Parts: sequence; structure tokens; C-alpha cells
Amino acid sequence: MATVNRPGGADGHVCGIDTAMEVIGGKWKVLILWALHQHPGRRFGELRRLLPGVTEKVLASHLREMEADGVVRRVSYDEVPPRVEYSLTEDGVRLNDALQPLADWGRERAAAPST
Amino acid sequence: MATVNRPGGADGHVCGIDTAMEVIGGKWKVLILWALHQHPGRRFGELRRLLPGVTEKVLASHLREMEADGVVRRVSYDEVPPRVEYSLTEDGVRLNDALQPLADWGRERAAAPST
DNA sequence: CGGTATCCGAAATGATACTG
DNA sequence: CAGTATCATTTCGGATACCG
Repeated sequence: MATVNRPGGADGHVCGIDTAMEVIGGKWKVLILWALHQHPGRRFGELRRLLPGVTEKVLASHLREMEADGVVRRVSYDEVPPRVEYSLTEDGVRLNDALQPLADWGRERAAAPST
Repeated sequence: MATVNRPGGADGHVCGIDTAMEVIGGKWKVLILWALHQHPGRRFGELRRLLPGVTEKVLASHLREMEADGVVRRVSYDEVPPRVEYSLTEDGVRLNDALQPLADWGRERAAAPST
């Protein structure tokens, strides 16, 4: 997990929300979560195409952080050419599920912008 | 709302999650949401004390963005000395509720770090 | 194919001083 | 009290080139 200066970190935080925010706190992470939930066992290049605009560097670093956070599983097959597949862990699936109400809130708000 | 380069923005995003992520996409925003949910009608200085480490500038700009996003309501009483109270709007309360599963996920994970 | 290394610019945050 | 203004710093993400 990245070592950042968490708001409520030092003296113990009041709710678990900031813990979760760190895990999803990258520009593409929730999209990676979403993509891997819909398309398990995705290869690096495929994932890249599923997320238009992401660069190799950022995708790779996000995936490594998410792997370190235990939400993404990386499976490397020792073949030529190399093949690597990414999926969500159980915890990653639960995280994605926990994101659902937030997605609903966002969709509702998009549907009713004013009043 | 802040104008950022949203991942799925240009061609329409797949889920509402990134819309929500923008609204809570500030270092202290979820904590502000949480604090205002537990302590409605909080004044600027009180809020600042509720969020140890936040600076005036960041708190003020976050509050203004959240107000613009319609999740925070600012009420200014024309008195001397000045008094301003912040609360969540209905939408802000819903957002905070939508954050609950995420907070649960974070708390569970803190409780069970490894398996 | 699946990455890593380096450099760079933008954006977010922080420190401090000042104001109505 | 409740901010704003300015400047410094940090962090993140993007572009590009290269490697096993």
C-alpha cells in the first residue's frame, strides 16, 4: 500500500472510508476494478484497450498497487510469447460490490442534474 | 464541478462511479462528508478542528467545490462576529449513505489484514 | 507481449500572511 | 470568525524510449 499522509491516520481514523479511498485512489483504479469484474482473466494489452487513454506506465503501476492491496490477482503463464492474466480477488470483488451504491448515486445525479 | 480529464468522459462513461469519484475526489472530502453527517450545522473553525491537519485554504476550497456540487449547504448569518454554518444537503446525505458499504469494506479489511 | 526507466508538466495540497 | 492571496512543495499522471 502506498504510504501517504492520511487525514485521520496518525491518531486512528474514525471510519474505514479513508482506507478504502486509498485503495481506489488512482485515476483509473475504479475503472480497472469495473473492467476486471466484467471481464475476468484479462491480459495486460486487452486491459489497456478496455481503458482508452491509460498509458502503460500508469496501468502497470496501478495494477501493481492493487495487487499489493490484495484486490487484484496476477497470473503469469510461462509461455512464449508471455501471457499474463489479471482478475479480481475475492476482496476485490467485495470492493467492487461496495462501489455499487456510489455508482448508483452518480447515475441518479447524472439523470437529475437540477431539482 | 472541477473540470478534469475523466477516464471515460469523452465517449460516455460506462458506470456512474467516476461521476461520484469526482465529487469525493479531494483528500479531505469524504471526511468532511462524514463530519458534517455526524455534526450538522458546523462552523468553519469547528470543522477545521474536526479535521486535524487540514489547512484553511484546502478546507475552504473543498467546501466551495462541494457546495457547487450540491452536496454541502452553506448558511451565512449576518452577524458580528461572522457566523457560517455548513451542513449536508439531501444529496449529500445520500452520498454519505452510498459511502457506507465502502467504509464497511475498509473496516473489515483493517480487522482482517491477512486472510 | 508485458512490462520498466526517465523525464516532464499539471494538478493538488500545504505554509504563511493578510483582510472584511 | 471566516475566509482570501500568494508562493512553495509534493504527488500524480502522461510521453517516450527501451528491455526480457
